[in-house]
Amino acid sequence: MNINHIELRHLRLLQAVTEAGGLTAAAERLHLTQSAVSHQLKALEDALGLQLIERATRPLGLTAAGRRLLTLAHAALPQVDSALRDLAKLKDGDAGELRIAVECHTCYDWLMPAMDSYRDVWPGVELDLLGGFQADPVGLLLDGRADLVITSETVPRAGIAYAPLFGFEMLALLTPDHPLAAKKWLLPADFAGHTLITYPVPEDRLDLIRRVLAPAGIKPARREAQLTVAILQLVASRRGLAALPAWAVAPYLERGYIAARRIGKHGLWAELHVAVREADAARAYVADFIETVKRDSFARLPGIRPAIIAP
Amino acid sequence: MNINHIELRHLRLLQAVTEAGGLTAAAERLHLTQSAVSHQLKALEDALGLQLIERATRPLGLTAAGRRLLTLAHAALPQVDSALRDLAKLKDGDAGELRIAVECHTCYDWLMPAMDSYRDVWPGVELDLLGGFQADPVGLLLDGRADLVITSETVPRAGIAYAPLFGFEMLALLTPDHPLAAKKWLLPADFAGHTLITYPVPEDRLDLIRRVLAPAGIKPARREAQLTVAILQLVASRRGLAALPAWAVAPYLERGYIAARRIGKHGLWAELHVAVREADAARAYVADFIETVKRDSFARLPGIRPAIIAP
DNA sequence: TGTTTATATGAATATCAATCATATCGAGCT
DNA sequence: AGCTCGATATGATTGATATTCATATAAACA
Repeated sequence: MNINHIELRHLRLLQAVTEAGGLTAAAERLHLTQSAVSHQLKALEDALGLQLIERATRPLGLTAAGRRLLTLAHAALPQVDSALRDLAKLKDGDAGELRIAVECHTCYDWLMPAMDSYRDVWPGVELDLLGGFQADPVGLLLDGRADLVITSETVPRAGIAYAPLFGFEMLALLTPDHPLAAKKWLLPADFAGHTLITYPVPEDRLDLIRRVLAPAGIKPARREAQLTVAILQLVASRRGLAALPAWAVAPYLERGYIAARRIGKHGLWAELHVAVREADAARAYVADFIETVKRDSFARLPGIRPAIIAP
Repeated sequence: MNINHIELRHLRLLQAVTEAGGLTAAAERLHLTQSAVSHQLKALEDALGLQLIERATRPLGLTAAGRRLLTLAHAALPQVDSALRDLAKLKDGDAGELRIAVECHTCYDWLMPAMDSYRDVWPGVELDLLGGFQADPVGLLLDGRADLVITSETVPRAGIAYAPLFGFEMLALLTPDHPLAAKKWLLPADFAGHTLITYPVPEDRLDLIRRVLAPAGIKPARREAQLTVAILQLVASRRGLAALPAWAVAPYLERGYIAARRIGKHGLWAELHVAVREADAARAYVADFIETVKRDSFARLPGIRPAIIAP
């Protein structure tokens, strides 16, 4: 490869590697194998005749050359994205309506800021957030009461297209002085005899119960709370255990009056997807909403990873 | 091809086509066949779902989409070229980056002029001064946030190389009519009962305290000031004593409203060293920076001597 | 010192870009 | 109209190279 054959792909690669903090993590983000990333990075370094990243240090650092190229990436890639958005607007028009239904309570945390940055770019699109609990949110798409649903399910349905957002870890919450806090991770049996504090949704919508406790035959008592802070409050005052997404609890962990533990050795991971009508999937303002949410989430939320399950 | 697979190649193509005024001419410029240009343009248009050039007209014109993409090309390609030029310089070794962290406040006095003369010789090297107090400046080297540190310590660390700059004398400052001014040199006990005016750094970074007062069990009250002139001001108005490098006070001694005395019979001597990553030590522009600073200092600073302690 | 996790690498494969050969198109001409 | 010429388009093939797979190697952890 020649120095003049630098491509946007290489800039995207370098950006992903530095943002993800490693080749393997970057590979996931780019939907490539680790090998591809390694090869491509090496090809780039060979072409330039310069090292771009310090292999020895951890967390992996950039060389002067790497920093220069990253500066270019930061300058050029947003320009490209902006141009592509303009082209998309030329193609499909720049106005529309997005009525959004959200299945998970904690999603509002990141959805609101994502919507804000989306509004900056697509001022002509009317955003509406549907409130209240929905038994069958994807059904709302089919009978035209919503245009976009954020859900953890991906059951195939005629006329519905799914796009993956990200995977996240559910953490068990307890007080720092709780007997279970001594363990590095919790097992299903650990939940027996404790009250489980949850949002007011049916059991089959709670990953902890559906995927961990129910299979182990454990049915803890439940207590419901509407708001995230209320759940945290109840846990802190020792009324029981809870399980929330890692990103939602991160800000509270620092204070130290609450602690989080993995659920199972490798953690309990869940995923979020976007569902839209197939007819809408190709619309520029819809596709870009999904992109915006994804980009925003990866930049903002700690401890998330690309979704694994194919949509 | 997907819309996200836009590459610089496509921007270069569009630019060539518009500048050359046709596909055939553009092909020549790009050292491609006319067929390749046609294929690539079509692939690009298909990916975007938009026409980019008006085929019918002659001389061939751009569509709105084409103009938007050409705008992007005009913005992005020069940035890329500029980055590539910088990288080429980095490669040849006549360019680089020196992010400099300085441990001692007074060092700025001589560092600035030294940097000025260095810049004349190495215009391709980007000089950056890291601001703020650093708890572990040499650590900045290891995690890649600095490239060169000016420090008084030389604790050996893996991957770090030290080079001596010079030794200098710390002088105690007082008013000419101060009772202690009668002495030729001051002893630790002389500081008892006086306020010590210092830069805002921890005690163990102050040679006077660490090497003279603390061993003698003397803990004077401290008062902090940010700037050298502020310290002198406070001394002159009899708020306490201070200790500064000889070179830093020399210009003020002449005025006569402040006096300086040795600390101990033979004076309190300290040394300054440069720390760099071993990997960087051999680079010409790094080695020459150290040489320049040294030469400049010996030429400019009164009362300094070569460093004695082996690095 | 084993065990896990991250990165590197050679060979095989898959993907995509460039070429060759040829078709199509449009403008100017008689 | 029919013809010609220069430019662009297109299908099939070749060539290049990005990606993967299967490992090896290296670093971190306990």
